Amino acid sequence: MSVRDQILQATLDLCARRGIAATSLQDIADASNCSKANVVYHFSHKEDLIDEALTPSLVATEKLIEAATQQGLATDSDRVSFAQKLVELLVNHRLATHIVITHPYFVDSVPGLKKAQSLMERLADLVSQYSEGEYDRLRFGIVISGVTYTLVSATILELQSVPEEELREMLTSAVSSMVMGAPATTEVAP
Amino acid sequence: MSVRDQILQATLDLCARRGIAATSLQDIADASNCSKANVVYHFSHKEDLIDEALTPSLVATEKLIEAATQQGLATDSDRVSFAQKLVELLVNHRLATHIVITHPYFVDSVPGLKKAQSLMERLADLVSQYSEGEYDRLRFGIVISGVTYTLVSATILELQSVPEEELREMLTSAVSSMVMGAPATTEVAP
DNA sequence: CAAGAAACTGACCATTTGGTCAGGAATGGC
DNA sequence: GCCATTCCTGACCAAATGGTCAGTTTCTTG
Repeated sequence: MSVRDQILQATLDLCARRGIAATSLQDIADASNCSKANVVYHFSHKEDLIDEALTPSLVATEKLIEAATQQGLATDSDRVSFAQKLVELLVNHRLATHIVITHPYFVDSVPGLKKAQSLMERLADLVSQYSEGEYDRLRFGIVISGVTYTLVSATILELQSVPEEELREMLTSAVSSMVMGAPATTEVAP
Repeated sequence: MSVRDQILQATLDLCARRGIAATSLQDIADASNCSKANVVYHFSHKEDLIDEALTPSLVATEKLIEAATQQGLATDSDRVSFAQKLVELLVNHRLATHIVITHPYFVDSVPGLKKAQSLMERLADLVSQYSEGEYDRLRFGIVISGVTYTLVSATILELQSVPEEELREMLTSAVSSMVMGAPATTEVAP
């Protein structure tokens, strides 16, 4: 792995764990076995560095939206397929997604963060368009952020009690049942 | 409201929005209409300030755990009651909970953060004890962090499309169906 | 091999950070 | 009135931050 890629990886890892503000260029440099000046050489500003680190996740999210838009979410099999792709996205880009969701404070200085937020909105729109209004949109928001957090905390806290493949299956099942097959107007007796 | 309380409130608000590291004593002082030195006068260290700001939420969480431990979660009505109390806790202490969940990096310097994390674990234990192992524990984690994030982002982004009371009901319903009435959970251990 | 380009570094800089300190206003009990 | 305690402040400090720069090493290619 090139030094450049090491820097990008360290950025994702550290920023997801501690947040953007708590991660200094020096921290990133140390984790990449190079000097701070070299980090600045490759990415002239901290914001540029973070922006580039987030890019792959944004591209993948755009792809998912495009696919889901074309295919629709009308049938059960469409929905299951969507849930699988969504979990895959979250698994593959868990660190980036975590940054986007829980550390949005730098939205004004990091363009990628702004774009990521609008993509998440489009995703939510897509789902709620095929479901029953505000309640399902709410459920979607809960599940997306919840799944992401769960994935990342499992990674960060190294809770490997469940093997990755099984985790993926459990998440797919959870997302399917929570988001898609939601009993839309479940009444709860007080 | 006393200056002291204003400082505590500003701390919760700013730290939930931006994270602990991105919130400076100067920011807190500005939001509290006093000098930075005065913030340090009331709470001699930044960690002490955050610790004290988190305390009410920890007390409430302990109460919930105690009540749920005594009452159990065997019957449907127990569970609905638990879900309601849980949502109430998250609604009332949304900022503190959000800090605990998404900005855990300062766990070593802020004792309250450490305690909060162990409380969350006890909550998850409690729920999974009455349900079927890892899968339900996973669902619980997803829902807790997801609900918290949703609540806070609604507050922070000022998405007041849904009135607070209705939001509370929707959340209670969502938590009930997602955590308790999970499809995978067919049997209930007493 | 030579020469230019790319990768990399330590020394340095302005700004901001958490925190100290000496002292100035309020406040309340006598 | 007085005085002690509490509340509050501006000026200041060492450390860390993002970033610059001049110069060195390493790679590439004719």
